[in-house]
Amino acid sequence: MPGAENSGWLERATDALAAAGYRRGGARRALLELLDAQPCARSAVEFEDLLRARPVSRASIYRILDELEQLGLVTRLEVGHGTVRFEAAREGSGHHHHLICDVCGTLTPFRDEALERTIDELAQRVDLDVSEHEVVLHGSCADCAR
Amino acid sequence: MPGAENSGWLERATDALAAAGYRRGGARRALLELLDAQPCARSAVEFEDLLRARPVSRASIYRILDELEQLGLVTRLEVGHGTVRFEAAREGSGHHHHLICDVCGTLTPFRDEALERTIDELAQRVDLDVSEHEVVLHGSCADCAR
DNA sequence: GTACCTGCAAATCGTTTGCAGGAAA
DNA sequence: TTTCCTGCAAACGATTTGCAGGTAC
Repeated sequence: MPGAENSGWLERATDALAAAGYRRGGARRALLELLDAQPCARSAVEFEDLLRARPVSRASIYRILDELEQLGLVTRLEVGHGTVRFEAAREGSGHHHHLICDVCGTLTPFRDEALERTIDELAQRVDLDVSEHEVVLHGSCADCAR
Repeated sequence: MPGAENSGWLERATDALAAAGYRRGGARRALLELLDAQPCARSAVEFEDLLRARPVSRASIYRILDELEQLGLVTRLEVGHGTVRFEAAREGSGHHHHLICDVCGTLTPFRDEALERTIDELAQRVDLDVSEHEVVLHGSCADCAR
């Protein structure tokens, strides 16, 4: 899923943070850029690892991810066993859901228009003011065929 | 969602455990019955609490839930922050998904035929041998209206 | 009697928090 | 200079594991 979906998330996030009164800091900027470059959700530990070039302490990673989540800029995905993953909350064509192989743990993003339509309709019928939704399909991937 | 969906989960689980060679133990039976009686997912701590009448150590609760998950008898739901919840994996009319209020944390089950149909179709198009799926709608409930 | 099932307590591990120095405004 | 941002290390809390005694078969 390359290309167009990178339509300005980094910029939107930067603006939103500025508007919310946050200052610019090296750690935050590094993490924002890394988030923007990811194709799918990653754990805090993975982020720390990917940030070797410009080390950022894990505490900061968690703090920053938390701020971003509060502002609706990142989505929290709890799927693995025990670890939480985060990803940039993109709109339109960047919006996706996940396939997870319960054998090897690989996480793969996918999009489906019919699914989105069904969920949007459902969201209106339901007794909750829906702000977000999440779909995960579990199973075994081609490599781990049963 | 009362009634018919309790169609034999307890029995099915008991049989599957026997077939898998597990012996009967007091802790396991107590937890199985409790699982069968729950309308929705609960955490290990909640189970421990609900089992006051016939105390079961938390370690056993985790171990038993793990066995049951391996056998596909319980479903793991990671939604709260940090805690995992489990529920009996029921079939047919017992199958459901969840609404979660991000303000108060209340978890509510719901069913939707159109959603199931859409997901079943989707599951066939996707590059994964799908065994299970999970949908969560986030938002704020009536009591916590924005 | 043997192998499994449990409880207890200790060990893990992801995540959070307190605090002090450094940087942005 | 004031307030926010970070890193470090300690604290937390959910889950897991080792071990010893009890129990199903």
